[in-house]
Amino acid sequence: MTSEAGTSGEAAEAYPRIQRRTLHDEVLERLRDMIIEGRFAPGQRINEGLVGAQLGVSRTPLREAIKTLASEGLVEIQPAKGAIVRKFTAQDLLQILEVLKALEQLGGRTACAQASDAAIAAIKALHDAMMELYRTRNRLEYFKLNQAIHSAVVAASGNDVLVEMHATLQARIKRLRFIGNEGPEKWAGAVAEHEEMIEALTKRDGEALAAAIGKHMDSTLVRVRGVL
Amino acid sequence: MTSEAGTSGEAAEAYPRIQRRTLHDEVLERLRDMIIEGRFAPGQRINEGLVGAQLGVSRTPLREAIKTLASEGLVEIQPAKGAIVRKFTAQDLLQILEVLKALEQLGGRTACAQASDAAIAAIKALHDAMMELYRTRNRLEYFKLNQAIHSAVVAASGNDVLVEMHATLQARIKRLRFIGNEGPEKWAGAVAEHEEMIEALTKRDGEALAAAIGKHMDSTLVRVRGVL
DNA sequence: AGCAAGTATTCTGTATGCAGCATAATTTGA
DNA sequence: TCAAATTATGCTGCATACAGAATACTTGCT
Repeated sequence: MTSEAGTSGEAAEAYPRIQRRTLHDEVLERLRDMIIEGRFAPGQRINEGLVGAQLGVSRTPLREAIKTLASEGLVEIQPAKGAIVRKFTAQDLLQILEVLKALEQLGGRTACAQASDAAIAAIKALHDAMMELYRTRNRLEYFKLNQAIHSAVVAASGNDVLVEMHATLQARIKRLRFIGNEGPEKWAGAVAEHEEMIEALTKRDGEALAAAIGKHMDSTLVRVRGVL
Repeated sequence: MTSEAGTSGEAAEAYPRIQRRTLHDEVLERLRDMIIEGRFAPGQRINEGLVGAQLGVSRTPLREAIKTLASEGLVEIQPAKGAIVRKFTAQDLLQILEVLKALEQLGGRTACAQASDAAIAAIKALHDAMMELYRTRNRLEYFKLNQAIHSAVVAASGNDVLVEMHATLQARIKRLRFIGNEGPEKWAGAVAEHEEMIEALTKRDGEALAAAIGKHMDSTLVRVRGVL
């Protein structure tokens, strides 16, 4: 119908921004961030009354948000006992990274084939900025940009479903990954793998990118495994 | 009362599975089935009061279930307007099948490498039963078993996260797939592809299975595309 | 003192009530 | 007759209230 297909995935910006955010949405985002940031310890129970008062909302939207978090796999609901922040075992981590690897490889291959030059250049820019943060040892910002790059590669595929699945899984282990890159040699290793990924992407070599992503995810598993 | 302090840390596995189901869960399942079966037409609005009365539950658990369905991608929530059953465009379908392909390929590869002989034999049994249903042209039962086989292959990988993601995506297009196999030649094609998959699986040839799954999913796209 | 049983409290699960927004219907003006 | 504005209705979003279950605590008994 409309020919808005300049860069794939830009359709959302064309729409008049929906400003009506429901409380449920607001709470959901806040809670998710709090869990990822570790303000709720894994295994900890979420007291509806308490958290609701803390956020200044009633229990209703809070409960709805918790149900959504459960469906995302960040919390676990035990009937008549409440919700607890999900604890991840080493096996969970392995399984998540396995799927994440497959998703990112698909994203990478598709991005090499279909992404615009501008999109790839933007990712390269992110990478360069990240390398600068690595030189200055700004670990938190580095990590954020790192995540952003992974997401950007997947987003460059133009596959919204893929983006959604990837985001869901990434959220589950975001915290672990952050902790996992502690130690200079681990960090250096991760950086080297990223270099390889970006090189493959700029060459639009899908197979090479998939291979690099695979290596990176396998290494991530090794790096992160210790924190469990 | 219980002596759970024996093995510290492993307590989670020792718990007997609590089967108590909340109303929210019950409603969620019913609603999901209703949408997949097409009892709610795509684009149709879900009237909380009406559906609640229909199911015999109050609006509260119903609302929570709807939020979960939204997070699964089966419905869309428009603030202050309610929830509508999601409509899938041809592009959505393409994207979903793309991801589904990657997931099933991963599942297939892993299953070839790790599944027990018994698990593979069980899948083969499912396949044989399905072939019998094909001969007798029992389309509905054939379809159910077809879905079950796909799920079983993924499940045989032993990766729970993969199973979960796969189930979520499969639910979104289950209905389309059912309609898509109409017409004898399409059906025959799908059957042939399944034969190929099972053969690769019994040989534990991961690459062959992945290739067969890829072909099957690509064909599925072609078969289903017409119904949109 | 230690254990068990009963009680009390706290929290979840569900229902109901109220306010605001969106849409539909109706009326009035040109 | 048609269009625009205003009213009216119905539904969603949120909060509060109530019932049942689970846990913590207290008290009595061995």
